[in-house]
Amino acid sequence: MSTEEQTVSDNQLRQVRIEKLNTLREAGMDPFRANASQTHTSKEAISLYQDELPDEEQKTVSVAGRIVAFRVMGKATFLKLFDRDGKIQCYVRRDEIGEEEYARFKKLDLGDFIGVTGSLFRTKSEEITVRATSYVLVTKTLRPLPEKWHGLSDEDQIYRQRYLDLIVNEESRNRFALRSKIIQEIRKFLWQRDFMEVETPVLQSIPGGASARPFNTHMNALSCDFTLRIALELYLKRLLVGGVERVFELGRVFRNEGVSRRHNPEFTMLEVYQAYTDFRGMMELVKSLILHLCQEALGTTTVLRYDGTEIDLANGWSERRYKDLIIEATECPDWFELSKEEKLKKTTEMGIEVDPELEDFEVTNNVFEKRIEPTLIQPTFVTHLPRQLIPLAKLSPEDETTVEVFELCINGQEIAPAYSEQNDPLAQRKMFEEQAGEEIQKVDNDFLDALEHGMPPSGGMGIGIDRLVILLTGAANIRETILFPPIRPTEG
RNA sequence: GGGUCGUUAGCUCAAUCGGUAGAGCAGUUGACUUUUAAUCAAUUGGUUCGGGGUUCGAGUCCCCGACGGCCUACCA
Repeated sequence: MSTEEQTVSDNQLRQVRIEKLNTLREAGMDPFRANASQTHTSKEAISLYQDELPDEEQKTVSVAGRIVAFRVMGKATFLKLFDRDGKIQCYVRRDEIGEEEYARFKKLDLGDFIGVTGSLFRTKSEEITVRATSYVLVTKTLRPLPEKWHGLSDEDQIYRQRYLDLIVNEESRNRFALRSKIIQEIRKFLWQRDFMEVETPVLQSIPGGASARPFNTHMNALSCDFTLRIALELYLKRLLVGGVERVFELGRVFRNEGVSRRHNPEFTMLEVYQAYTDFRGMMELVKSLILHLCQEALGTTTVLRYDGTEIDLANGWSERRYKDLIIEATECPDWFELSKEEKLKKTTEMGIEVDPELEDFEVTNNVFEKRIEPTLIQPTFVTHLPRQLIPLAKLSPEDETTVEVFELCINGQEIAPAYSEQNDPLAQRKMFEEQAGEEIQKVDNDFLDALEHGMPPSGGMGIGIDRLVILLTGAANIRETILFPPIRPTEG
């Protein structure tokens, strides 16, 4: 037992509870029982109450949970139990459970887990309550709960001790329940459309499908270095080659880059690939998917941003070309005829800082990321992006400087990119080699070999699940959607 | 990485110009058999994030460090 790091006061609170625990043991009781009876959850129990029946004929239930409120009023006590469905009030009277039991009962602490058996009734103030005929201590707690009214607000502690946040902050609890529901409904939606869910390697020797710095690790058995995957794309496309015509993976990817309100080094990605369709097919798919989530998980098609702005996910959709957006934002109709130097001059005039070493198309993309993306609050498909930005997509037949892709932007951030996937192995190889020339990046020859065996024409799409959850839950921050975000370890 | 703000009791927060570290909740003791942040009375609890400095005197001023928030940078 390590007590040395705790303060004196903390130890006192803890010591009192340890003494209570010892007293129970001496009386022959187990303060950490192996099981408890829970015939109904709080919500189920409350729904069983029947207004037309007198108290004597109401149902008997056994509920179990953590004590989150405890009001002793002499010979009777009201308490609130907290379980997975919510809270339920219980009423315990000395004359109903016995004098000796009641004396022990009064020594319970906030935070302890108990089971209560009794029948339902409605109190004077109309709250449906379990009138205890018996109770049992299930698990004794040694540490106090955070303050009952203000809860827990220290952000550091919320992340380090998320369990406390979940106990006392209902908003947080609901957000994670909704995240779970969203993921469940994504699977349902894709299963209904005959997609197969797969799992591909997290440990990869050549991280591909995106351009990001990877995390490095080492595999002893093969005695070689691996990286954690930065995208799912290249393995899922191998499956298209293998005849899996509809495939998706929902999994964690890792990028060894900055942390911000919108970025977390490990995040959850959905990638979907469908043969015999293109990016237009993906447009229909992603729109239907988001509407499905609205209906099945949210129960509404309008969501509120943390700042109160309304987003209309049913009727707000539009489609814009990348070039048109750039020309509008720069108020410069001949933007794409300008030299790089002229573009740099313009961006400086617009107050956008751009590294002059960047390529021409990157300067333009800075305008997109800094001046356009943040303004795309309502769902917008941005199409016809420059080919250099996306090496894994097919060229647009009508304008070969652009590719057949969209980036779906909602809430001022990119939610889902989708492509008509490049399946010309020679064009793909050329693109990779050009890239590898510029950056220190290895060409995934194994993937190119696969393409040479033939990949059917396909549409592919990716969704950053964490950002989708930010959108649908109105969270202010990506960390509000991640149960245990990375934090610096405390010393010792 | 840079800028900036912050760290006081288990939790939420005060503390005037540099002058005795406080409140509410939780805990402890007592009263109370329909309470709702129960109420009433009494009471315990502090390395003021750590280290150094200035000063008769530092939670408060200065320096260094740790941790965190926000902004920013990096990031297909």
